[in-house]
Amino acid sequence: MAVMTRWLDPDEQRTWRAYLTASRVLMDNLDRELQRDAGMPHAYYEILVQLSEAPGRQLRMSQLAQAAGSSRSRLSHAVARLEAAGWVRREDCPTDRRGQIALLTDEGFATLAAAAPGHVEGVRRHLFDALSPAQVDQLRRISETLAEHLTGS
Amino acid sequence: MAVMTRWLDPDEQRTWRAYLTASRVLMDNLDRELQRDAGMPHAYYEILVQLSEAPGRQLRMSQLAQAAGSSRSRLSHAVARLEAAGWVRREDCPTDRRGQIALLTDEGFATLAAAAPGHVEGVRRHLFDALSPAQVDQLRRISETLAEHLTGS
DNA sequence: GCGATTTAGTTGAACATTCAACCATCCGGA
DNA sequence: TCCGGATGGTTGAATGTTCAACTAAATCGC
Repeated sequence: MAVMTRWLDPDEQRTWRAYLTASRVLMDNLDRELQRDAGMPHAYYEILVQLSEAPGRQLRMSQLAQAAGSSRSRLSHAVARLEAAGWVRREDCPTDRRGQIALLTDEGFATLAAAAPGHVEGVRRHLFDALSPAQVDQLRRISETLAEHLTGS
Repeated sequence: MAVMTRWLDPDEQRTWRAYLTASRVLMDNLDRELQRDAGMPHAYYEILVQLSEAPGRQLRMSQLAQAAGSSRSRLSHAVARLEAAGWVRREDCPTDRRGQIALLTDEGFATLAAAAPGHVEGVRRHLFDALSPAQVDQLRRISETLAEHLTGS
């Protein structure tokens, strides 16, 4: 017997469309600003942030991929570029000869420190300034629920 | 005088991180499923959807770009591919000789009709199934507020 | 009418991402 | 100890996206 599609009801439709538009434009704006001000896309910024917060400003490639929400392949390519830019360096892992350690250089840290204020300002301006405190709270709960739902399954 | 950065407070930090994770994983999942089941990325699916809902299943390139939330350049490249796949056709605009009209072919419509149930099922499974009705309502309001804020400025 | 500006759309190059294939090393068990 | 699978990571090719430059046609101002 054919399984019937559970189509979206009008409310869900509206929600999904609005969500698509909002998230697309939000990320487009942040990406464009970051590219203009710091010379890197948001995904690369995320990599530098994760490294900067790790102990010793270094992480195994796999852990970094996990932390930055990137595939291993994508991270390999990205780190190759970041290394060429002088912002990241790679070292062999002493305990696992397959492993590579990515580590944030001083230059990379300085670049990140220079880019952060503008980026945070952008996040505030584009996102938080538009929402009430209650809405920020709702968005947090929704996002946490969703993140759990999506990564837990 | 130097302008102080308005850093994010801990609640905002948490919200922003959770949002980034949730929206990234959500879109990654939908994109992967659509690529696997329909042979196209989500952005291309959006283009076909917009065309399918337009009167006569056709739109001027600019209007289509606007509707699908795409840059004009991106749309040009995308439509070139969709045309090669036989899903879209281009025609000259009769009232403006600079203009081009993109129109959904029957084959394109059939492909979309075949892909839609699976995709909607994915949206439901990944997004709506995890949220309470109240949360769906909150997400709608937040997204609409945000979309207005971002496109209005 | 006519030059200046704006609008519509395309193009190619540089860059980013995905996918599958691949090599090397590690680990578990007979 | 050695075999088979799992893990860590990279690579190249195909595909998408961005950016700036470009052509052509419409529109504005006079």
